[in-house]
Amino acid sequence: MTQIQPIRGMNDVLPSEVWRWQFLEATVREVLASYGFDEMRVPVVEQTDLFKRAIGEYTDVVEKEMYSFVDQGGETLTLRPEATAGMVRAAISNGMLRGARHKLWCVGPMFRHERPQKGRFRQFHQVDVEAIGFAGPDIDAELIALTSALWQRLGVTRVALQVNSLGTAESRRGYRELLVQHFRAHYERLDADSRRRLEGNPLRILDSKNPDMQDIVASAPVLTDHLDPESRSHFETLCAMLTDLGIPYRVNPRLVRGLDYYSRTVFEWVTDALGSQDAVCSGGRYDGLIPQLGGEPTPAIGFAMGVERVVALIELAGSAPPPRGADVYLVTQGEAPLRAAMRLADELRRALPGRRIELNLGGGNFKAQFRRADRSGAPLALVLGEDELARGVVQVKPLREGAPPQGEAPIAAAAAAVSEWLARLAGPRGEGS
RNA sequence: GUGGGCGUAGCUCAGUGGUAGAGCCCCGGGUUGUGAUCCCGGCCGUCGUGGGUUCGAUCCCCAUCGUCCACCCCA
Repeated sequence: MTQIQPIRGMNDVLPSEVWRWQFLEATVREVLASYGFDEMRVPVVEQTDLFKRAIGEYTDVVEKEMYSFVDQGGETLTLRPEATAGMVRAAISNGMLRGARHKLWCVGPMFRHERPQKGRFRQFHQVDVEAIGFAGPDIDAELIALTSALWQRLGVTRVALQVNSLGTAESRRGYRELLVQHFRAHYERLDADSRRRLEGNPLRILDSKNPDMQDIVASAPVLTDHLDPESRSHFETLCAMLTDLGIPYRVNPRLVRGLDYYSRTVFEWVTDALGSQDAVCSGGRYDGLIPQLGGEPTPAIGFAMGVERVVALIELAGSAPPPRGADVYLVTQGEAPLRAAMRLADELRRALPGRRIELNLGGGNFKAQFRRADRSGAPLALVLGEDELARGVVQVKPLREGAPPQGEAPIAAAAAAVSEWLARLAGPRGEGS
């Protein structure tokens, strides 16, 4: 029988690493709540047209990276490649606009059919945050402040903030023409990628990593010099607020996002610790998107954070509190003691909420059971054999170094005894609860 | 989609043109009932898959799949 293969680029998160995810999720939940954001849950599948209209027909994501299929009813559906489109669709579908303001977030899997590499997967996870109904720039600043607070709480340090303004759709159109003129003048020196982009998305040429292109790129007109006056003052206010908040940033005039819906403020947190996939969290304002999806015109801004990438940074920093092992491990021998230990374990779990009580299952001699007890991380083992059962007691054996010698407690008073022992063992090191 | 590296035990990896090893893990013993150290023993392999060269291939060649990294793009 040949084994079933996992899907390329779709990873299992094993117990040995899932605790870092839990640390991230718990921290995110707490920080977002402290800024007044509410969680919302939306489907992982939407009509394909939603993404085409939101992200843009001619983006890489839509052109070649979507997991699309026709369902049994004949509808063309797509596994979401990003979250904003679905969140906005949900706001519209549920009549949440009407001039109201919403601060929303969600977390979950996204899907893009790309070639996997370091920090890039076909199923990956994002924390997605959206502020709908705010024209900014105050909300822009608060959103960025929120991300900055997140890094602090997560213990992530190797990240740097870049900001830029794309202006309005109209002002960008004018700039785009200037840019095309500039690159056409140097057409023979453009590389193949850049020539292709000249038609589709000339702004992306500014992002080129090709060293031969750097002087052409450097001499190109700069987006921030061609902003409309309103976008300019919006951006200046944002920058001033970031300075007020003490958040270091760099204006990167070449920061262009890959999705069509952005306008004005865009930002990106990048890291030098993750190889070539350096974007850890990025987003921007999308004032034009909602009417495009059939909602009434409503300004909005959002960002997405790559969970796998941030988890990698958390691992590097060693900032997640390691998982706690067992508190108590019950060792038994013989059927009657096992059955008594089962009842005792249940009683301990009831009496000591939050404690991790493990009963040795699957037999094994004492040596094996103590080995398992040791590896469970428990500071305390309880031993219940024929002997003890007959006398109505359990042996209480501390397992960690420097511990007091083994003792004994009546089964009937085991919960109180365990509680006391655990407190005593934790005491000198100031641990426990 | 393009390019390069790598596929040998559950894990980390040695190795040779004559069909394979170590450490860890797991199990048992040394202590008829006391772990983490130590000692002894045991379990574990279609050498990724298919084809070719050869008397003989895990090793050489081709293809294929998987994986990693990079390009592209992005979180």
